[in-house]
Amino acid sequence: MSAKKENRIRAPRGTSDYLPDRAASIHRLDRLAGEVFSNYGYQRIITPTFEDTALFTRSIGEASDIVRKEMYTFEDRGGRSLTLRPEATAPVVRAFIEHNLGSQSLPVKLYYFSNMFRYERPQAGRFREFWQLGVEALGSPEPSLDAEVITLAADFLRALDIREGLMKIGSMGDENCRPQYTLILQKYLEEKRDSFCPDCGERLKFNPLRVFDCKNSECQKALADAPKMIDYLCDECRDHFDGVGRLLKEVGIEFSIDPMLVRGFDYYTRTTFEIQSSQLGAQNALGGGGRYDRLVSDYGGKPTPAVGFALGIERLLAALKAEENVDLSTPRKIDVFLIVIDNEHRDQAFKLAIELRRIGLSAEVDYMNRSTRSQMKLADKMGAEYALILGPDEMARGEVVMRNLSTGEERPEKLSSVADKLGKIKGFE
RNA sequence: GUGGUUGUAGCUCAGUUGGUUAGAGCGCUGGACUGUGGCUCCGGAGGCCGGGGGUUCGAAUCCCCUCAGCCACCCCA
Repeated sequence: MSAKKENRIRAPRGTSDYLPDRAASIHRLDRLAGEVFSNYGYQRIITPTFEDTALFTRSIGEASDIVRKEMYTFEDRGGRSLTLRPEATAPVVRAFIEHNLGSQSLPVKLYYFSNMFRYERPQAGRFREFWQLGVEALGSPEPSLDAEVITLAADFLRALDIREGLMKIGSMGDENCRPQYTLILQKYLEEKRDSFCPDCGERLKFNPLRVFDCKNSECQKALADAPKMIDYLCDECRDHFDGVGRLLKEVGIEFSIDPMLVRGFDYYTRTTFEIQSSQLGAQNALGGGGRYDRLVSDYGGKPTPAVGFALGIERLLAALKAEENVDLSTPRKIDVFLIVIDNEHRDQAFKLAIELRRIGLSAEVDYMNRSTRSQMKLADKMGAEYALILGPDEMARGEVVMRNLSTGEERPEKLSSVADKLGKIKGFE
């Protein structure tokens, strides 16, 4: 019967089955997000699971690891190169342009809750298929929009009762100040090259900002005196950055300015932020995001400044579990369990169960020909509030026994009206 | 892609220096209680010891390969 283990097909590496408990937790996160986000005026958007490969190669950056080696890219039967989405900002921007959403009143505020795919070596908090919850607000360059998005992220964590999240904020500058700064940084790094690890030697050639991300303690030491983007912002970027910080203070968001904060995607401009948790392990970012004022126009849309973020669902769940503040699990509870004593009443039990379900009650029956005793045990295990016992004597009189399983009280009820009666007790009609 | 570490029942894990029919707890299931749950007690099912190859009279145990989990690098949510 059971297939030999060697032939058994398993879930692909880095993916997992989310069994009922975990699936329910994810569903609850999804619903809670819907509530919090809609208070902030964000509407849900669902984009395709796969996109034209070029969409990602252009936005994320040709040099990034995601594009170079982590994309699930395939050719379909029509010869198109497609890629399972590794992130959602590019698809949302694509949809924004494709459907001309910029013609609506701005900003357009969208959120998503969807699965992403990256071909990476699995690790704590890192999987090949994973879920992200995120928002994109398109159409305004105002610092208040940055502050809103950051506050939304913080408020959502607060709603979850995640307390260990540290909000870090930085700025990448814009096309006026970043290129100059990059040269200055590069020069500094070249001069101190000997103080850095070989990896950083590579980084400083094509992506010098990445050096700030290095975990090598020698590198970190050498970086202490390095020039920081924050100190080289042009006046406009400086004002913008200060504005974001000021607004966050106004609404009581705790944050720290991190001059070393670097984010992975090429498209970021000005504000970047990341929420880190001490509960997580090496992959410690619960989420992150930033402003991307150039992305829409880079794709051929009307110049549209925008800002967004994404949270990692599996990481939120891991943090919740580690903090033990909130229990997302929902123990199974049903309203009624129908107990059949004589097999000839099975059909009536089936009909009654359907009737109860149709008026809004959760009802269960035994499908395994269990003894009365075992059915009672099952009813108890399922957390049933009532048991309806279809005994032959009562059935002969057109009655069933209704037993309250928490008090043990029981009394006969008319078979024809017991569903209505239970419906009323439970507040249905 | 690189490195470390671990694979024994659905789950968590024991398994002595290689030695007969591979164990426990939980879970599942049946019964003690012939029509009534939670507690307790007794029974049962469920494993080619991740897979393949090798050493040996004999391998869950030793060796090699491979796959997978976990952790870290890299990178990122």
